[in-house]
Amino acid sequence: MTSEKRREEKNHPALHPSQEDYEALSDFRYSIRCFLEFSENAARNAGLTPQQHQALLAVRGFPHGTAVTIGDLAERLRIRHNSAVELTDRLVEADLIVRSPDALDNRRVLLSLSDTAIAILSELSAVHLDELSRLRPVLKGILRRI
Amino acid sequence: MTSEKRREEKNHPALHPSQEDYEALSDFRYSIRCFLEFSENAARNAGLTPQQHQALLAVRGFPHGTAVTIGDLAERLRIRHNSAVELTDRLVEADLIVRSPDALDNRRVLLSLSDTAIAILSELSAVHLDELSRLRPVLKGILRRI
DNA sequence: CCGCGATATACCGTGCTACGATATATCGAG
DNA sequence: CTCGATATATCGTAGCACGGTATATCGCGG
Repeated sequence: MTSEKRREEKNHPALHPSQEDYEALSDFRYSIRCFLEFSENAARNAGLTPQQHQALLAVRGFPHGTAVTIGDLAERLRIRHNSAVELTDRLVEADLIVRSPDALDNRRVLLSLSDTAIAILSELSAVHLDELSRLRPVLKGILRRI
Repeated sequence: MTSEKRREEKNHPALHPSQEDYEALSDFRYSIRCFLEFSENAARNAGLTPQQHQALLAVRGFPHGTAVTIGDLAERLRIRHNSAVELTDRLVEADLIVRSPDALDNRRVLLSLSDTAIAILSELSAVHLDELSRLRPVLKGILRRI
């Protein structure tokens, strides 16, 4: 029985976590860190900074046909608008992303991937899918303990 | 059928990811970011920097009775040894962690939580367990798509 | 029991990047 | 057409991890 279940059954919403709780939380973060570390290495091997990779994925991962603005990118990456602007600057500089003004709203700028970005992201995402199918059972096991 | 399964069945280890793959990968990272953002806010509300919180959890999350060294902390947080030293410096400065030399190996320094750290981490971890029981179904849904 | 490579921690200068504060442009309501 | 809201942009700052390097200690082989 997980201690989360114990708390639930005993109606103790937030008593002192048990040693197993701490270990589960710690293991959860450890798994995430390992995944992120893998991802950063993969990105750098592909010639991208980790942030650039995440931005490309965020743009590519929008529902098909949806226009992506700087604000959308910021929300998706959970960073401030100005940080997204700077990230976009670097992406344009690296010929990975194209800025195009939105004809319908001149305040906005629409982002789209360059051909090289599409190619790089394809390779990179394939590797990530492989890694995640390896990580998935681990993560599920940890989630059961929380 | 997930496209991972398709690849598996068709014996295509790493063809071009589909739109659903990109969306799943993007959603996965988004979930992680939201969790980390929640965690950072919770830590700051408790008067800790996010790194301090993670360090405390890493120490507390070691199997019970295990002595934790700077090197252990570094491995668990996936940072370099020297970064772990600096983090420990800040933790000692904030009276959250106690350094004690290892009598059996004078090269090593053993880390243990201060009483205030134990109290803060308890509160913080309870909140995290709550948040994770909310996040768990979301994460499981995303993992199914990968 | 001595020298040497390995291990563990510590120190210091650097750089990346997200941030806050602020500015500018554009939109839409009334 | 004015004003508040929204979207993007600019600039200076700071945190934190890092690489490089130094120092101390351990344990093994001779």
